[in-house]
Amino acid sequence: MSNHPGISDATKQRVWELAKQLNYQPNHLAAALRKGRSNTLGVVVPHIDGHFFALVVKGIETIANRAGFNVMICQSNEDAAQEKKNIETLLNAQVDGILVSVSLYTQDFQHIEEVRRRGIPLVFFDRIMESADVSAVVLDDYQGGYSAVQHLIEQGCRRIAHLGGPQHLNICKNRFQGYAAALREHDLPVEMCRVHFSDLSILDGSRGMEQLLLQDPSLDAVFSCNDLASVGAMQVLKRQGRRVPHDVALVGFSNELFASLTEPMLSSVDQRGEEMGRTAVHLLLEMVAQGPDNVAPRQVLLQPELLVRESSQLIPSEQTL
Amino acid sequence: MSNHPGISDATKQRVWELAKQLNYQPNHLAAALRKGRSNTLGVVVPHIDGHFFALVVKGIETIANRAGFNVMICQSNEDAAQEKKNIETLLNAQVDGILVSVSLYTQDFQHIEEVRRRGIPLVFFDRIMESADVSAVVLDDYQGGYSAVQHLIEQGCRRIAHLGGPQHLNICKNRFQGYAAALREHDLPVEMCRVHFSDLSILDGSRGMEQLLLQDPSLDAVFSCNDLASVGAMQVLKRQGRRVPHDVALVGFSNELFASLTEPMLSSVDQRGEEMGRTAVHLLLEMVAQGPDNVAPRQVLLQPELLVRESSQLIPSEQTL
DNA sequence: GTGAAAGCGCTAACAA
DNA sequence: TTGTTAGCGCTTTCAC
Repeated sequence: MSNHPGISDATKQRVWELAKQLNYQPNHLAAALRKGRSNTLGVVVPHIDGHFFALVVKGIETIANRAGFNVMICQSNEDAAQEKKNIETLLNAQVDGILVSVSLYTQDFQHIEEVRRRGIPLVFFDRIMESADVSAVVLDDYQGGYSAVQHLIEQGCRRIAHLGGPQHLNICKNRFQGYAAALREHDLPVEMCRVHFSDLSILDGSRGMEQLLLQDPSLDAVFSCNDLASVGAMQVLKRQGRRVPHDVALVGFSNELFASLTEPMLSSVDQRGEEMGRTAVHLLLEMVAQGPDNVAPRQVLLQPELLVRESSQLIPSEQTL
Repeated sequence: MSNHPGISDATKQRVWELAKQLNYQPNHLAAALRKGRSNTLGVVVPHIDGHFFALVVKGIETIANRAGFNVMICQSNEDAAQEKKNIETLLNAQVDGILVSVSLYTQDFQHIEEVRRRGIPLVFFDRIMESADVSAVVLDDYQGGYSAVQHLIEQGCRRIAHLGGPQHLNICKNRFQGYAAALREHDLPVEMCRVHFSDLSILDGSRGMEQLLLQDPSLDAVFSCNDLASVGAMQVLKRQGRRVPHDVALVGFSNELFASLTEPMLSSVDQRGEEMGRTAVHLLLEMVAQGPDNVAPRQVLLQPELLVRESSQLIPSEQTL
């Protein structure tokens, strides 16, 4: 028995000593079986390359370990079928709760329903299943898009294009809507010839940029739904001899590590990865402790941070002056 | 009982149906307890941002899952104390085997000894504890350093500097030795004024570059132990008005994602991350299956691949012609 | 304050 | 081929 009130200190001492002597190693598996909980949390992410999800995972691990929970991480590799398998794996491992960020292509949510049917606590983060009764931690992507575009307008840009992602994904949809709202707010038209949707790889970014330039050669800025596509766009702009930011200003999203390594350095919206991870675990642990049905589903909205770098700096900032 | 030879198909069928009807969910925890194995593998990596370790983890997950094993990933964040904690966590979770890549600062290996004392199969990858009797999968870092420098020599460089990492780490030591060997092989002197050791962050790279230029303003190439430091070096070179590669050629190590995003694009040595992960799991699973004492420790050496990009291309390659 | 016993859900061994 | 049983190592309960 480890540390129970109502046991004399003398006996405790004796037990401790004997344990050390026999080199006793507690079997947590047996404890887990008996108590009906494994003290393990499962995480499903689209991938862990890229700065953002790595940060989220770091935040998750920190808090979970501190609370005495282990973490099992699975990557869906942006594949819906793999994501389903991951969920099964985690259920098999008898995890006490699951954190999910869905893949680009997840449209069917049966595997998610299965989790809830079994009564396993579940919290979404970043890329969520949009439904009233789930717990989730997300960035205010709408606000992120809005402030990025507002910033571009303040820099004097007027014909602002958008490289967008799959619109069934909450994050891409909201960023696009933030973009549109900012334009409207400043009495600028939202022209669909200035919007291009893709899966946002580097290649998608360059192709998208080429197409946008064909459709409107006069555009003076691009707000991209992620940094990868921004880089592709930047390459095309340079190739065509357009200066960034003077001819075309550029703002990305995610604040990847390489954003400060491009030339010019890429402005981007930071997604608060570590904080998102920490918050999501807190929500989940609460559900684990209280039982999933005793906690009302909650949505937490994190505020993004626009990081202005060279790719969108047209007017010297006050700080620089 | 699930799928045992020596049971009539009819009974199997009946059992299956009843199981479905009662919505039976096997408890793998109980099975693990009974069988004395958890079907879980533990992994300790320094971090998972950065392309290399993300690839390794991906390789590990793929093979492990295919073999019916779960994977628990822990990050040491390059901290020896955290690494020790990670190992304890994994032992507590009753993992069947452990994969480790040690942190930059790990000098004391007691936690590793504890693992072996308990008879838990253990395989190192990339950054290893150098000792005859452990299993490990590593890159041929010596060869990587050698071919990078040979390539620079072939491009006409003669005063080649080195940005090196902590020499107690096998990878850094071997890359440096490969560098030195290539120079010697071509009758070029190994001058310590052209070598700078650090922890290889971007900042370390820039500071190191500044110092190297002070010590020998005539140097015409740099081989860096990683890509991060290369980028720092590149920034300094540009700031000082030296053209890359014409004045100073540059080769990094790791083939990070951003290597093809810098300007000029950074030549780098690829570390075969995914293959390393896959190989390491194979070794580990073998030990798990046979028992750790029934398998002789084995070291696997993977061959690196030099990727020549703009930062070191002085003579047009045949392909380009 | 302490010891004994039951049982978490499964598998392996053995009896029928 | 099938049914029964013991026990993995722990926690919880209850009697002492």
